[in-house]
This record gives sequence, C-alpha cells and structure tokens, in this order.
Amino acid sequence: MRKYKISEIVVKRLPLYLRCLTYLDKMGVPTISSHELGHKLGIKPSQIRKDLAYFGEFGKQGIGYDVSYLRGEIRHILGLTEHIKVAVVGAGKLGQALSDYILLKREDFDIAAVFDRDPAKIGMEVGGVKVSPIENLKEIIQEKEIQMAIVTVPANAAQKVVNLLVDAGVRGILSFAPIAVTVPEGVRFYNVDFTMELQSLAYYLTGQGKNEY
Amino acid sequence: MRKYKISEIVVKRLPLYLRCLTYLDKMGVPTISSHELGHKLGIKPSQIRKDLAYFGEFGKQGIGYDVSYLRGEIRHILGLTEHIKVAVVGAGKLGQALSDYILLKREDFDIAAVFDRDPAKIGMEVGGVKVSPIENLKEIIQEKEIQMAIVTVPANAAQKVVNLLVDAGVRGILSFAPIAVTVPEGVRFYNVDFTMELQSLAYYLTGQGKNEY
DNA sequence: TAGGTCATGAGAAATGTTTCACAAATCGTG
DNA sequence: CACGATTTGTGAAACATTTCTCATGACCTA
Repeated sequence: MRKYKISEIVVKRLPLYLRCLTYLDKMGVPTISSHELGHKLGIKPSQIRKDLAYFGEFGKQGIGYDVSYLRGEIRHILGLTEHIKVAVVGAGKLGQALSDYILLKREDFDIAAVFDRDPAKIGMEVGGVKVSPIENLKEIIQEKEIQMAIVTVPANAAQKVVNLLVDAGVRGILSFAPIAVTVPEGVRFYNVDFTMELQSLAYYLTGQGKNEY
Repeated sequence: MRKYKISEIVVKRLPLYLRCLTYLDKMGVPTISSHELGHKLGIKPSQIRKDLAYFGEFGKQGIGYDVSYLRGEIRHILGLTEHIKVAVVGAGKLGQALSDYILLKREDFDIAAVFDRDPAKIGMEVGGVKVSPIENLKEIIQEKEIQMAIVTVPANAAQKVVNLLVDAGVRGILSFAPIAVTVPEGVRFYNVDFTMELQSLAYYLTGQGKNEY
C-alpha cells in the first residue's frame, strides 16, 4: 500500500503508463498484463507491478489489469481528476505550439493565460486565450488561481520570469529555457532542454557509447 | 580513467555541466570548483567529480577546474568537435521553433534537412533550409550522411516516420510525439513528451508529494 | 470439481547510484 | 620555506532502484 514517500523516478513513470493505457482504452482493449504493457514500453513487467504497488492493488491475478480502471486510478493518483489551469509565459513559436497543442487535445490541462513582453504579441490569440502583458502576470495568476506554468522565454529572461511566477504563487514550473534556474523549496521545477537531449544523443554516435549494448 | 561502460545517467548529466560551463566561459570565469558548480546546478560536488572521473582527470587539486578547458573536454567526450547534421521531420510550429532555434544558435548542430508531408509546406524555408517532401527522406538523408533526427509529427505518424529514418540510416532520434515508439537495437531513441512532464508536475500539486521535502 | 495455465503482489537478492571521507596536490602568506 | 586553507580523485559505505522468485488467487476446460 501507500508508502510514506514515493520517489520521483516512480512518479515520472506513471504518465508513461497513463499514455499507453489511454491509447489502449481508445482501441477498446479491455485488460492488459504487466508483461504486455512492459513489452510495449520497453520496461520489465516487475517494475510496472512494483511501481503500481506503491499506490494500491489494481490488478487481478491470472487476468492482469483492467485498462479503463487502471487508467482512471493513475489519473486520480496524479491529481488529473479535473482540468488543471496552466499559464504559459512566452508567446513565441514554441509557446504557441505548446499552447495550441494543449487546446487541441483538451485533456487534463487548460491554458488559462498566456503572457509575453512584446507589445506586438499582446492581444493575439494563443491556446484559445488572448496574450496578456507580463506586467499583469501576478494579478491574473492570482485571480484565476493558476498553480502551474510553462516557461518558453529566452535564457536571459528565464530566472526573472520564474521569480515572478513563484511570487505569484505558482507551485509547479516546466521550463524550456536552456539555462539553470533556481527555485525556493516547495516549488517543483522541471527543465526540458532539447539541445541537452541532442548532445547526449551525440555521445552515442561517437562510438564510445557502443559498449552499452 | 575510461571505464568499459558509462551509464546513461552519467552521459545525460554531461550536457548539464556543459551548458553551465559555456555560460561561465562567456562570463569570463577562469576556474570553478566542483562545489561552486554543484551549487549552481543543485548537484552534490562529489557527484560532479565522480562523473568527470569516468573520463579522465580534468581538475587541479586546490584550484578546481579550468572552465574553458573542461568545456572543451566535455564537448570532445560528447563528440561535439564539429557540427552534427540533423534532420527535422515535421515542419509544424514545433518543428519550426526547434529548427529556427538551432539555426539561430549555430552551436553543435546544423539543420541539414527539414521534411513534411503537407504539400503546402514544401519549399517553405525552415531552420535555414527548404522543406522537402517526406518521399525524398531516404535519398536526402543518405546523400547528406545525416545521422541524427528530430521528429515533430503527430502521434499517429511517429512510428512510420521513425521506421523511415532508421531505414535511411539514422542512429539517434529525438521524438516529441506523445506516443511509445520502438526502434531496433543500435538506434538510440529519446522521447520528450511535455504533457508527461506536466502530468508528473501535477502529482506534486496534489499534496501527496509534499512528503518529498 | 479438479488440474493446468496465467499473472499479481511482495519479500529477497542483485545491481546501480550517490555520498562520504581522506590522502595528495596546489596556492597564498608570513 | 612551512603552514593553513582549498580542492581534486578515489575507494568504501550508504542508499536507491531494479530484477528475481514464488505463494497465492483467478480463469478455463473437461
């Protein structure tokens, strides 16, 4: 059953399971075993069972997991029972792409506000809302009780924007800015930097990494 | 010195160090200790020292690391000594944003080709090159000897595109498609799915994750 | 209903990763 | 030069994660 503390590495795998279960559910697959699920995801079945066991008992011996039920349980664990409001800071191409994708999918998240510094972008419609000036960030975030934000501003503005967000009360931040940013305790910060991903991929093209297989 | 096999978790931290060192170098900082670097990155100094020690001895006792020299060594380890050619498949907003960013930075990577299925996009200039039809993918990738690719196509096209890329000889793929994809051995595949990041962030807003501090 | 097959959940073992602790090297200062 | 303050690289220890193994329960078929 539920332990005192779940490690982040386990929490990060839940969305992976969720994504696959949502797909299977849409396909009408009624049940799946940890073995099959693991095969699809390139993960050992025992790991899936152990991960899920931190949160409860969701499977049936001899059968596996009910796809639709397990999907609901994982959504519940992750707190995705109702749509979560997200603010996007930075209405450049990346901010637009992410916002529009969230709007299109209409799953789990709602774009509640988009901010930019550039006057030319203010008023543009992105992700289904009008772009607001960054000066109004705190006011709007507090008024709409937004708790989560996506940052797609240039590196040199990232720390300043993150400070603004934290000051406004945001507790979870996903940054795409290619720079290290610090946040106070109590705020969760993830950084997605695709150039870092490319750089580590590059290592495996050198031949140095070949021994890994 | 160099061990037989370096774990992926270590390789993935090198770009983090590199990003910080590049910044410090630009700022004119001559040397940095593992303690200072760790403080900036939220990592323990001992971890940085151990990571680097897999590849050689780069520091001086009592001094720390020469920023410029260490930066060069890490770039060398990652195989970033010359620009690496990258193909981008999917010329939507995300593909454009990523391509244009790489073109703008002109660091480590060159956009050598951009592909799309949509005839309306063919010929558009993205990332400094003209968008080519996906039918020409294999021909162009082989002609230009492209070894790395970024995939920004919708989920339902991702596996097909990845198959094409692998068939054309690409050995490292960074996919932004929100779906599980399989690749044969010998091809390294990373998946960046920002909705999965948001979902795991959501967990820490539930209060369930509060115990983590 | 009995026997065979399948698949979970959980404890134990194996493996991997992070952190500690310290000898050795470097510098600055008196 | 000698000493104190730093800081690396590394082996050992601590900690975390993954994998194995197996008792148990569920279904199916005859």
